[in-house]
Amino acid sequence: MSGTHTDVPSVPSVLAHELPRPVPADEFATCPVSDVFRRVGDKWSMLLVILLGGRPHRYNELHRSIEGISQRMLTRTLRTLEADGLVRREVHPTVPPSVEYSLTPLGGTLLEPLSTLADWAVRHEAEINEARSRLPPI
Amino acid sequence: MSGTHTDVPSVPSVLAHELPRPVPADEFATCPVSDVFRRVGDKWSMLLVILLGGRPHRYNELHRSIEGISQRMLTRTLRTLEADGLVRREVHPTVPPSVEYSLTPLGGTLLEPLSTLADWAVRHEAEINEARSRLPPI
DNA sequence: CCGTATCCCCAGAGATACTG
DNA sequence: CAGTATCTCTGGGGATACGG
Repeated sequence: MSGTHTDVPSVPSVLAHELPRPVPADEFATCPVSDVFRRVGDKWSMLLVILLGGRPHRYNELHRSIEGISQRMLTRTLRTLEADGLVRREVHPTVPPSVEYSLTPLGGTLLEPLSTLADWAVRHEAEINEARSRLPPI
Repeated sequence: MSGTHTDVPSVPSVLAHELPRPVPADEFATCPVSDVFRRVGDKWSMLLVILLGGRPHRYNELHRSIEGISQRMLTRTLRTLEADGLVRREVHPTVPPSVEYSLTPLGGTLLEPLSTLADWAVRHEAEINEARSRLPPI
């Protein structure tokens, strides 16, 4: 394996496990886990992955599908996903030009862990909202 | 069910599914899924959940365990997690005072989807780095 | 149709100092 | 020990206009 990373063991082991040393901020910054976590948290990336998981889309199709995204952020996010090998960009030299975006096989494998997390969110939405209503706002 | 949310269907259905209408930005903002996704992406929350998933910790213990976190962000993050019902804060009125933080049962259920995602990150780290090295930097 | 190029704003996050 | 209180800065992200 290459770099060190913050240990996120599978559930049984996480309960029996203790991190031995302080988690260094620098390692965490380049840790593949926190790297992916940050991407999951950014505003548009996972929404695009989900949309493209349904079927390939053209640029303006994505722009219309996601209300509120700017062209700047749509392009930037797609390029980042492409650079990470999650999204494929195909230019068809027609007139007018058409560009199709789709998930790569790697991108496709992300759908499953993503829906696991999304399932959790939906299943526990009520509990979270209840907790929020109990404690006074921060 | 309460609010609408961006559909993140389980894997088989995501491939057969198409979002019918533009995803409204406002709905997405209050969507439980994107809500959790944002928390996953924030800098310290999930690291704290993972640490507390191992065992309960006291405040300064967490502060020492996570190199680079400021007192301000440690407190703020813990309070947010507490407000969401993921973390429990117990004050023991000793001298000097001691405060223990632990995962709630709800917080514990988050460990599994979290490690699913972390597993994905570790497993595909090499592919991502390879993709990044192929494409010229953005 | 598919983007770049600029400018601008503000919330997330760090540094530092102080307190019950 | 376990926090507040300020100040500050950075970069994520929006608006707008223009270009191949």
